[in-house]
Amino acid sequence: MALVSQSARQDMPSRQPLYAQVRSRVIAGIEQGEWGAGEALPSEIELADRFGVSSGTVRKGLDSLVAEGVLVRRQGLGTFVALADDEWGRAELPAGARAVDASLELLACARSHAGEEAAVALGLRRGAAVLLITRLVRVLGEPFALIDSYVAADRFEGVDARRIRQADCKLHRVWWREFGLRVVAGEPQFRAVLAGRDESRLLGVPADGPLLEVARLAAGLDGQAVEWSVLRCRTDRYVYRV
Amino acid sequence: MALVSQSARQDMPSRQPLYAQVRSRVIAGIEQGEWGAGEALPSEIELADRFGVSSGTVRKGLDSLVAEGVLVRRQGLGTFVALADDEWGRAELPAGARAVDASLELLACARSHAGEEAAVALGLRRGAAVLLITRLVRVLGEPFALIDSYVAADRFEGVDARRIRQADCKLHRVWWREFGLRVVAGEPQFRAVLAGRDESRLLGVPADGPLLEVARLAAGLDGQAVEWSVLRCRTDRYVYRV
DNA sequence: TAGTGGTCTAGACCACTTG
DNA sequence: AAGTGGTCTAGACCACTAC
Repeated sequence: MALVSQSARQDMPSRQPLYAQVRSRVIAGIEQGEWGAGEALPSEIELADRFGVSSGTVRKGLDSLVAEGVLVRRQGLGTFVALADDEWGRAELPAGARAVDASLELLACARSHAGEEAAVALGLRRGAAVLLITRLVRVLGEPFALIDSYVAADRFEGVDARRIRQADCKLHRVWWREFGLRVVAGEPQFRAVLAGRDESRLLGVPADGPLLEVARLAAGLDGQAVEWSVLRCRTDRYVYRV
Repeated sequence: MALVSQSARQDMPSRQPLYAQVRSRVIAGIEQGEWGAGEALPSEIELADRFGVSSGTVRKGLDSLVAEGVLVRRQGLGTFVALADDEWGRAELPAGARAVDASLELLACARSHAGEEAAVALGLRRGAAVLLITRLVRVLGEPFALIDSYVAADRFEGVDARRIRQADCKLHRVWWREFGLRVVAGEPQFRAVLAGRDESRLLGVPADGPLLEVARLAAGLDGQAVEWSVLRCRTDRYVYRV
């Protein structure tokens, strides 16, 4: 099926450019499982043909998804759906660390109530039922960060510790595998805080030592808020880079 | 003068794409003062004509400079050289603050010796002569951050407190006005640190309170390292966003 | 109305990868 | 050799701004 024709588009007051429609259709294809993680999309020429636009327009439509890390282009080979593993990876690690050196451990997964920040970020009312998932990040076996993640409880029924561990404690894998939801991380916000008792114990830093707090909202590719996460990490041995 | 011709480019083993050459020539034009801050570039069609490439290639060449904030496009009007004021602005302010609410105060400008980090970042040997410029950022009159900036001393002869104050304490203005050097900020690195005595006093936070440290390297548009800056800010009332 | 950027086309050729 | 993405062209028309 071709995209909206030129003449039809004239009538729509708030039409999207064709390349934005290409983007949307590719996203839809990914979320509906037409192309799985690591799989190749049809060639740009074939997509152009399928969508009824020129190849240049397809290219421009894919550009933004490549920039977001959803797609990966390999010259001479094709365009591939990025592996979900790469998606958060860097955000959870200090500068220079390799993903292979890191491990995630699930500490808790329980129902809770949305605090001020989480409620605002997720578009819920204050005190709404949320799922609070706490994980510990280790780098080369050494504790590096704690991550508190909040999602709306009613949207992710059935998520429990077992399912999270099945996905190697990678939440974006859970959202994708079980709910067909591809998310990308939004702009991080930074704070410096002091380590509390629990953080001190779990991260192996002195109480009242400085911790870097990185909070970010993960949204679906269509922009809907999905997951609010707050990471607290030590930066005495590592530097954090976005 | 046209860019390198197709046939000539064949012979060059490591040739750049035409759009990259367009970018370079526009940068050169800006740095040589052909188009000043706030001024309009020639239209894309005229640039295409002047550079001997198609308008699509000019457009692609300008895209990256627009993305970096060096140029600003206004539909129906033209493409303009961004005002230098916008360049760092956001990096020095907490989330939500408007540039108009902020003020910069010069605390010190003195010769010093490059520490480990600054030397590596600037590509100098350890202990090399540098200029250390310390400034205080206020938001709505209230102290928010301290910025230590390091530049190679021999490269910026004649920079002193007077000249910096003349540029409203904005260093990128100094580099541009007096040295024809346009810089863009690189990727920030984050740390959490504890406030020392001076920082505590100047920022009005408790000693041993948490501070967010944001270090970044500013480079010329051609990629050469220019300025290494380390910002330490309080995040008790503000959140920092990149 | 004239000039600008924004979008889009229908090709071309090149660089790269795999068989 | 065949197929892919990467670059580039020479136009076209639209949306917006200013005069």
